[in-house]
Amino acid sequence: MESLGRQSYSRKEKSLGVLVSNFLRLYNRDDVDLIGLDDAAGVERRRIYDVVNILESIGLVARRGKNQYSWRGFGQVPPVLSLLKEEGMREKFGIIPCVTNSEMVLYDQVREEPLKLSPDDQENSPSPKLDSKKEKSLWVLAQNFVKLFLCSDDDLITLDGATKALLNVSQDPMNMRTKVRRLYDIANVFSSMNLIEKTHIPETKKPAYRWLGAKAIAEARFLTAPASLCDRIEPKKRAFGTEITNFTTKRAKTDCSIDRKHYESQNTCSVIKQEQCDSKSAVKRSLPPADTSKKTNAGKSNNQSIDVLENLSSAHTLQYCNHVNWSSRPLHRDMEDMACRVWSEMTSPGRYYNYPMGAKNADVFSLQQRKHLLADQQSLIL
DNA sequence: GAGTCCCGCCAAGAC
DNA sequence: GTCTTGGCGGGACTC
Repeated sequence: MESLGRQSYSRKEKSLGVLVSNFLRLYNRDDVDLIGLDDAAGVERRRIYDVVNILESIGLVARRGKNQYSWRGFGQVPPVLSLLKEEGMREKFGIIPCVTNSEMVLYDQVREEPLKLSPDDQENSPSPKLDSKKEKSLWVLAQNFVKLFLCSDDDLITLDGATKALLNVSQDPMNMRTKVRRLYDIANVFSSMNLIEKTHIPETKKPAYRWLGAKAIAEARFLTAPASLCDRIEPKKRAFGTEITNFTTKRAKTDCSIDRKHYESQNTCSVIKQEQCDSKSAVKRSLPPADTSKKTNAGKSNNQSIDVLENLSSAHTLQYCNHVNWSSRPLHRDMEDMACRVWSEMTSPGRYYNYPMGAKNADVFSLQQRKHLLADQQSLIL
């Protein structure tokens, strides 16, 4: 029996990636609320802890108590990514946004303890040993890994690079090795969710990962009865608009070209280029006033916005510049940024520091300009 | 041989 | 004391 088992055994069958796929197949449904780890543990239980920790880091599940997690769904991922990006930018560039109570509530919903302890908090912490453990946790490491993608202009990130970025250079090689192992775990989970994809650095052929983000979320939500799921798990968004009665995901997907044309006719503030257009001609993005009454409507279609963004992003490439610098990035990255910002603004009006990509200092933007840009972004999503 | 990552030990915390 | 959780690193497996 043992030799037979050994013959048919394959490591890949027990990989974290396969486990996550099974996990999502089992729970990515609109009728799932509670997840019992005992039920989920079709494989070795230790691995379940790895999976839920990583999924929890992006808000897909939330711990309710011993052996119990709640399924939050892919609808909760964009706002969590928004918060992670915000925190990552703050750490990277020293931008200090004002975090509202509602956002802290969101943090608390995602995790019962805060994302990361500030130095002051650490000083006052009752248990330095516990803090040290938290800092090393897969959950924190996964969040920091995501931040690297969200806050980097590089399209590809190697695990080596990520390890160095997430660790002090002074740390010993053994520690590095351990951390790389964990990053492999995290990368495998995110890969199996299509949140990232594995590829290679063209020049060096070294393995690297590319962030897919909104695309994976849109697909995951679209494939799993998004309307009812979103209604249940995103009550906050409802507060900013009335009931959606004339907007479906299907319509959003098929009508995106119409939406785009409508947008282009209504707004001169951003221009979307079609692929067949001359890709070398950059389009300058300016900031005229837009119809701010659309802000309320943006709240209505928030649930569908990701799908719309995905369609737009897969169909178009955007080149633009702002008054700070010129840049060129895949459109889906811009769309993702916009979705995150709009979501933030809708949940906490006025608090988000909207500024063009590439601007490293929020001060270059006046409040009025930010309002215009926000209206611009919301119009584009609509 | 380097890269990848499964496996399970065992410490810490929860109950 | 038992159970749950999860950091950690050995070493098997893959390329």
